[in-house]
Parts: sequence; structure tokens; C-alpha cells
Amino acid sequence: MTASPARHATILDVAAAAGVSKSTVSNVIRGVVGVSPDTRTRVQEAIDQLGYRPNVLARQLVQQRTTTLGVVVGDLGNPFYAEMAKHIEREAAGRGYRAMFCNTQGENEAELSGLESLMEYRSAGVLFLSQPADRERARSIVSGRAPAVFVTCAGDWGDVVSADDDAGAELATEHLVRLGHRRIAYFADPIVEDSADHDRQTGYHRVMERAGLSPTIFHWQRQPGELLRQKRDEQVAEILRGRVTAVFSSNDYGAIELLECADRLGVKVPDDLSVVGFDDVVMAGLARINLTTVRQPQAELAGIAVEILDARVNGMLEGAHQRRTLDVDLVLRGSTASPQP
Amino acid sequence: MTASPARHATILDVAAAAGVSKSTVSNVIRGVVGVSPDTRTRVQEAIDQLGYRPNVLARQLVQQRTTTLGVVVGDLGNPFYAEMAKHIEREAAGRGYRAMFCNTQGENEAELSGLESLMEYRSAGVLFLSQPADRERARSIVSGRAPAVFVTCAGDWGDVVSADDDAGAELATEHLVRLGHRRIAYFADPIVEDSADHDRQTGYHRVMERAGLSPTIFHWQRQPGELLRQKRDEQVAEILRGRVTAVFSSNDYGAIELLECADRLGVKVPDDLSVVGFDDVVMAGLARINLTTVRQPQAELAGIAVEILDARVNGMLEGAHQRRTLDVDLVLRGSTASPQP
DNA sequence: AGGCGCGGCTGGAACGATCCAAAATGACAC
DNA sequence: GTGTCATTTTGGATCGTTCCAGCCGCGCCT
Repeated sequence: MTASPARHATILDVAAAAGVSKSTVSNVIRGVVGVSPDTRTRVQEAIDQLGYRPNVLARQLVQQRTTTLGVVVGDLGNPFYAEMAKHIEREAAGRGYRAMFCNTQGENEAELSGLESLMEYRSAGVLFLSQPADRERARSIVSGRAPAVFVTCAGDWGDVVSADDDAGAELATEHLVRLGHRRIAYFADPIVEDSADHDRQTGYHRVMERAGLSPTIFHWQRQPGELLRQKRDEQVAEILRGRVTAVFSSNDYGAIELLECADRLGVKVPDDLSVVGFDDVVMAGLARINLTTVRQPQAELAGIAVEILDARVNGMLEGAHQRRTLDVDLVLRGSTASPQP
Repeated sequence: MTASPARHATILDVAAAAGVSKSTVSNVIRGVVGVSPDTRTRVQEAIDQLGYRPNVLARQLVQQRTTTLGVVVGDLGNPFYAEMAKHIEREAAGRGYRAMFCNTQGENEAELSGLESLMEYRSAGVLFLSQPADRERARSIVSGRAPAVFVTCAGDWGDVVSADDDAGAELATEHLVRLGHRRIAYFADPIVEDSADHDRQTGYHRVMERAGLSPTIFHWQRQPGELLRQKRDEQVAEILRGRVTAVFSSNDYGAIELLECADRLGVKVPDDLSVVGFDDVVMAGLARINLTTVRQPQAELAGIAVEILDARVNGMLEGAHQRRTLDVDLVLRGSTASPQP
């Protein structure tokens, strides 16, 4: 049970063992027609006996194409991205791709070097789960080398698959307006200035205007480490002092953060404050969180994204970038109610 | 802005552009000494101008080793695994590896084909984040081809990096005993029969015995789809009828599940029922969850796992399998209290 | 002047597959 | 026995690198 020599059998080893040429072994592996049944079984036996596994590197080198999908994700620790990553991995595997993840943690450096690395691996395509921070450089690294698909984020140099952020924001904001709220704030995401946020903000603005209400945009402050919690509480206390009675958060992550602050500050949800999120991560459905939110069809988003990327890779889809927008639903839970008089 | 030809420049293109041989370009790329500064800058300019990126496939083919780490994970949707995946990706990237994830969703088929695929990619090593279901076949696919490291799970054919599950279970159970609980149940994980679960169960048993209490083991039933919630509630109601006042769950995921059931059944935590988890996922620290749990040092686990794998890959670590066990802490939160009289 | 050493550069042989054109084989008709 | 044709099988070129042995030119020592 010592360390192994890690010696892999090659196609030549198999050929020798089966008494045929490497080409014949190759034909068997690839399942081409025109190999006699007799030879086929003989080769197959040699393969099994040697535990031969074709070297994908060599194959991809000669074929000039890979089955590697690069996935750039901002934070796998964020449940929404983790869930999306899961779906994407499954979809990719289902179509014969392997997913290579780059978790950038919002660091520009990590993102760019990750992308370069993905290109060096000759990834067949790149999937962005979060908007690249330095979009010009990201573009110059990828564009012209691999097709890109942006999932739930913006990108003007690739296909875009996203939920209907604008409509979702309308649903959420209208819900709050109908409940009778007048001072409704929008909590933007601090980490990325992405299009999802932008479109949600647009939807929010439109509904507010229609209802004759004045919008309030709130940005979480980015603070490192220990100060974070206290700082956030201060921020939230500040905004609540403005007698805001309802908040629409750009995403569930922020909404849950807000619920935390509210709990610490002794603000009752939904009695003193209504909160609506966006994403519908699994956690939002927990009885203890019970967050009213806008559901994004995660599995469908992942499925369509990989489908489009696959089509691009195989040249089945040429020309202008696609933009697919999926419908969203408002999921009513316990974090919203009519304001107290 | 049309679809691109996806043509990559090769080392020969660079050589031609710089007026040198491919070998010289290769020397520049690899940063070997013995290239004149003049030539170096000329080559570098050609590289920049052509946007040349070395083809990792070709390099790895000739070098007979890759910088790809395969990561097998049961469920990226599970926060604990997602968080571990994040740390592992970061550690791997820090050491120059790229992580290829296989998310198996507990399906044996997906696991084995994923492993075979990882071997076809000639992954330098394989990291198991969840115990392989079919360990014999998993072993036969990987063993002798790539070193394996098992993180927070069992494996007798590779290095093991895990938290001190036994001691953690003791901490958790002792905590409940000290609070005055007599009927303390252990909730095992349904999905994997893994060593983490096993060791935690052992620690639980020991403490129970020492305290002269009789152990109760509870297994979540695996039920697909809609029946799930109702079925679980029934199960939990059943166990509570046995006048259990405290539960130690094999992991946070299950503990949070249990909190859910308790909420639905109108059982008050911690008044009617104390709950202790294991892992300390981020979610456990939310005020709304507020779960007393055993903290696993996730980042350290990931760091050491990748470090060991790296050492194996580079032949710096030969011979017997290592077993590293990291200390854990009990994190006291609000889900535990003395039993009501 | 000739030999030596050395820094700088280069050509060619791998690596392990694919894939195509061509060769081998065999069956069958004449 | 020879020619034709379909079916199998094969050799060799190729993909883009690394890496090693060897080459070239130049300055220096004797």
C-alpha cells in the first residue's frame, strides 16, 4: 500500500497486448464502425485488463478542442452561487463537459489570473456566474478564444441568461406598495455593481414612481473583519431612523443580513419592518428565516446557460449574442406585512 | 462582434514574430536563465502582441504531469460542502492547481464516472470531500494513478484530514449532560455512512455510557420529493414522544432540518428541546438559527488537505498514509438549555 | 595562431492520442 | 488464375509543448 508509480497504460500498450495496431485500438475506443466483433472483444479485454484510460490531454490536443468548461464565480460561500454552481456542474456533466471552477472572492487579481489559466487549459467555453470586475481585461483574455455566457449577470461580449430582474423587482415592490408601505428602501449589493442589481433597481424605481413614492437607495458599506457587524447595525439603525417600513433587498444574502441586524436592533420583522429578498435560496424557505422573496429558476438558468454554451462550442449557434430572460415568481412568506399604524 | 474563430497563437507563431526558435520562446516562458535580456524582451513583446498563452494540454502531455486537482463532493448545495469547496479552490489556486469539481449528488453512477473522467484528465490528485459510496470501485479507479486525500471523511487508501470528530462529539454530548439532560438522542446523517458520522457516534456513546445514560440513535429516512417534509415531521414527532429532551445531530444540515421540524410541530427550542449540531456552517451563526454546534476549522482542513496532496504529487511525501486530526471547539449558542422540569 | 570555455540559441525527439489515405485481406464472379 | 470490390487494418502525419544534446561565435589565455 505504498505510493504508486502512477504509470498509466497507453494506447500502444493496449495495442501490443491485443496484437493489433494502435489505430485499431483507437477505433474501438471511439466506437467507429468497421471493426470486426472478434477484434473488438480482444481489444476490449486488453483495455480492461490493463485498466487503460485514454489520455484526454492527448486527445484534446490533436482534436483541437476540449470538453472543459470554465466557471467563474464570485463566492462559492454564498448560497445562491453555490446552488447555481451545483446545477451548472450537473448540466455540464450531463453534456459531457467537466467544470473547472474559479472562485474569485471578488478579487480582481484572482479573476484575471483564473481566466488566463482557463484559457491556457483551452476551455471550450466560459461561464460567468458573477460579473467580472474588470470587464475590459476579462473580455480581452477570453474573447476570440472561447465563447462566454453570462448567467444572472451582465456581459456585452457574450450570451446572457438571466431571470427577469426588472419584472421581479416590480413584483416585489408592488407587493410592498399594496401592503400599504410608503417608505420603501432598496438595498443594493455592495460587492458587485452588476446588471442584475441594476435591473432590479430599475424595476423598483419604476414602481415607486408610479405610486408617487420617493425612492431610497441604500448601499451596504464594505468593511473588513470585526468592524463589520457593528458598522452594519449602525447603517441599518440609521436607515430605520428615516422611518423606512419596508426594504427590498437586491438579493437574499443581503436580505438575510438585514434580518440579522433587525434582530440585533430589536426591530420586529414583519411588524416593524417588512423585508423582501431576491433569489429564493434554499435557506430563505427555512421556517426561521421565512423570507418573502423573488424566486429565480436556478436549475433552468443553469440548464439554458450550458445549453447555449454547448451550442456555441459546437458551432450550432452563430452570430449575434443571445439574451434569454426567464420568468420569476414572488414567493410570499412571513417577512412582509402591512405597516403598523 | 460575431462568433470568433477561436484560433490560438502557438509557440511557433511567437518564434516567427520574434525571429527566434521555438526553444528560445519556451525558455522565456519558463523563465530559465541563459536568455539574453535583449532576446527576452523581444520575445515578450511578440507574446503580448499576439496574445499568446501557452497550451497547458501540450505542456502537461510532454511533462507527464498535470496541475489539475479533482474534487469529489457529494452536494455543493449543502453549505458545509460549499464552504469547503470554496476553501479548497482557493488553496489549490494558491499552489498553482486548478480544481475540477465532480458534484455527485450521492449518485454512485455520477461518482464513478466522475472519477474515471478525472483520471482521463490525468488529475494530479483527487480530493474527496465526501466518502465514496462504492469505495472498492472508487479505489480501483484512482489508486495507483493519483494520490487521494480524504477530507472530513474516511478512506483507507489515501491520506485523511479530518476534525477530531470523536472529541467534538464528546464536547457536544457532555455539554448536554451537564445541562441536566437524560434522554439525549443522536441524529445520524442519512446520506452517507461515513467515518465522520461513525466517530461522532462513538464519542456520543462513550459519554452516554460514562454518564450512565442509554443512547438512542435516530436515522433520518430518505424520502424523495413531496413526502419528505411530512415524513420527517412524523419521524421527529415519534422520537419526541419518547420524551427526548436533547438531540445531538451528526451535522448542522441535519440540525437545521430538525429545528425546522420542531418549529412546525410547535416544539420550542431550547425550552422543550435542546439541539447541538456539528460543523458550524455560516448559517448556524445567524441569529435566527442560533445553533449551538461544534466548529470544524474549515479553512485549516482545506489548507492541510491541499498541502498534503501537493506534497504527494511532488513526491515530497512517500510511504504510509498520513492521518491529520484537527481540534474542534464547542460553540455555545441559543439552541441548548437545561431541560424544563 | 590555435585551443578552450562559455553564454546563447537551436533542431529534433518525445508525449499519447486522432484521423486519413492506403494497404491488406477475403469473398466472389468470370 | 485474375480482377473487382467491400471490409478491416495499419502506418504516418499531426497537435503544441518540453527538454536535451549539440552548435555557433566570441573572448581569453598561452
